Amino acid sequence: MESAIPLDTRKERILKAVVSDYTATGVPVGSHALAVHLASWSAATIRNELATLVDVGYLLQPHTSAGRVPSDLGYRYYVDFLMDDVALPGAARRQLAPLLALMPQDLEGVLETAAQVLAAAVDALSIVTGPRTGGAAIKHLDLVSLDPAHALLVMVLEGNVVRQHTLVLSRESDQDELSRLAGRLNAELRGLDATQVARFAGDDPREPLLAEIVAAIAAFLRTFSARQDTLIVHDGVRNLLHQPEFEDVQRLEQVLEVVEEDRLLGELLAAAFDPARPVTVVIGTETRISQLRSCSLVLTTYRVGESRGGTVGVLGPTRMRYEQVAPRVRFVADRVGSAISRVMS
Amino acid sequence: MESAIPLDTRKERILKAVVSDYTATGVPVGSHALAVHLASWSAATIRNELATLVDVGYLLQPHTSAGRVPSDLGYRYYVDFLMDDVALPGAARRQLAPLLALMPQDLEGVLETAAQVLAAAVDALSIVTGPRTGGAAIKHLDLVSLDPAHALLVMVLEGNVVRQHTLVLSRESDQDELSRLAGRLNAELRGLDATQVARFAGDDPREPLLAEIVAAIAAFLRTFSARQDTLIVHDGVRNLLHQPEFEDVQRLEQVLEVVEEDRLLGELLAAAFDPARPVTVVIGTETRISQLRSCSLVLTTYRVGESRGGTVGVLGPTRMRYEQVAPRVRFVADRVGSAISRVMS
DNA sequence: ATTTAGCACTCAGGAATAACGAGTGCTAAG
DNA sequence: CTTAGCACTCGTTATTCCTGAGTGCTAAAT
Repeated sequence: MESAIPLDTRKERILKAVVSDYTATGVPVGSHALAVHLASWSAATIRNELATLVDVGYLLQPHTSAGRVPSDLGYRYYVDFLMDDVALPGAARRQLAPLLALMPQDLEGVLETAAQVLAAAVDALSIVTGPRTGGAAIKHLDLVSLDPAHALLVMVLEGNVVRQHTLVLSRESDQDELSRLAGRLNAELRGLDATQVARFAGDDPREPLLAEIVAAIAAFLRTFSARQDTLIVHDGVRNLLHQPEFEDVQRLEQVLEVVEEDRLLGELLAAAFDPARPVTVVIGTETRISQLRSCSLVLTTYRVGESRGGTVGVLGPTRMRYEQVAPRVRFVADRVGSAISRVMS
Repeated sequence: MESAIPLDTRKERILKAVVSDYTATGVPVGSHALAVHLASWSAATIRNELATLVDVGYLLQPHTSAGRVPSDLGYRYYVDFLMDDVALPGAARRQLAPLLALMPQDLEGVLETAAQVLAAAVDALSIVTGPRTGGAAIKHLDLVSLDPAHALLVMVLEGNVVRQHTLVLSRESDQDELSRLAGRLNAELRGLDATQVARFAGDDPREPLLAEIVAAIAAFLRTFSARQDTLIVHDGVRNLLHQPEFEDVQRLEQVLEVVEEDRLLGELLAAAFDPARPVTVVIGTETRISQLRSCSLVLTTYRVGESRGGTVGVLGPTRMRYEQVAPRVRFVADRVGSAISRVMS
């Protein structure tokens, strides 16, 4: 991408017109259509330019007597140098904002709502990941007696995620004792994460019940934070179905192989994301995943307070309205960031 | 389904053979193939029987010179009277059990794992819902201070379902005060449901904060108990793609319109499920949803302890191996039930 | 009375062919 | 260097024809 072959102004205008026409219609665009569109040069002149654009690899010709189509490299040039980054138009903002305003109060809910709204807004598949946590910390906990031998451990974690876990008690206990223990644990464990809780464990051998509960909390936090990092939701598979590039079902199946496998998807996002740019665009084969060779990703991250949160992105065919998708992804990411900040505060 | 037209043994054997052949191959089955398969009657005899089976509506003929295909009614007859309910074969059990053995320790994780495993096992789309919460009576509650103006209300409901809700406080407060209020509310509200909590509200005008919280609890309980099972996960969209009935992308798009809309999906499951049977099979138009007219559902519920939990189901084309899908759905449902019992107790 | 062989008929699907037209590359004139 | 003109290419679509699996019906066999 660094070694992009530079183009003169006319070639740039033509390339831009090809991209814009093709993303709009999905049909290879010919010299005549461009001549009308640009209204500056004749079809013949444009044909000459098109030929050289094919030579340098920015355009492709599906077959000898067809129009031209941008190559991955062509899209790359467009995204890097030609695309006007327009701000999100007011109309779109007015459409999105209310949907994102009434976010649920829990993490999963925020991610799912965001994914839904974004998928609908860009008519493609959306992907939203949870904030990368540096280990889930305990914010508050409570113990509820179920019967003398069992207690329910309720934990409020960083992010206002509430989780419960049933404890089998090694000796009988009642609500009064549990409440007392809960009070003590609240004082001791507040703000600690899995490893810190584990270190704290087994301090006081005279209180085996307490040690037992602490151990359970530590174990729970460990598995929880492992899962939290992989929290990843997607939505809008149906939107891909009416794109002509997925008329062939095989293509879509390959894409879903990646998307429905959360692990793969997570690796992809991690590998693809370039923190240097506000919005990262990964085009076609740049994904380095053969199943996605005809897809592009538009990615960004949201921030939770000071620190980096998770990823918000869109996956669609390479023939995508990048200049429209990018600001929408940014907008949703911002709202996700502030919604999660609110939830996690 | 009650008014099913009864068939003599020969017609039954033929219908069964048609279903079995067709579900296996996906190709309309002709009299000759059946003659070889059954080896009891000639093709001509079978042709006569096929004609009457078409007349009574159990079979369809795609066009005059094609073989026969089961109609929704035909599948219904097959499922109700002809299907051998084989237990899950040992091989399949050995394949599924280990995947379901190492379940995550949280509710969402269990549902997602189950959906993944089931989708792969039946090569179709799987749907799993969270446990339906019975009475929405309060068992225990807690208040966590987020900042002076906001508090997190954590409620343990009947059935040990834990829910949280963020409160905006009309005046500033801190954790000490909130803990005191929580203690008081615990004593007062234990065992009360939405209407009882509402009746209790506004008792003490000298404690506006308390009244406010009680009102919030009442409101929450109301919407909570009204709300259907909100937690719905599905997996295996990719499995539908290689079914020939979804070669036409339009079909799939219609199905996903329903499946990706959790609300619709929840209503569908609620409406379709017949608690009288261990496994409910809903075939084609029986779903009463036009988008699913060429799909079938195989549903069952799992139990959490004593009470009914949520639904586990499979959605696939009507041409489905019902006799294989049903035991797999049951098996997964059982494991989900015990996994959730372990998580929630 | 039921079952079966035989046979003419139907009709979707595939292969072969033809016409179409959008778009090209090249050439020669402006 | 640009542009009009023109012969040519080749994918797409429509048309036709053929094939064969499968049928319904009839008449003979059981």
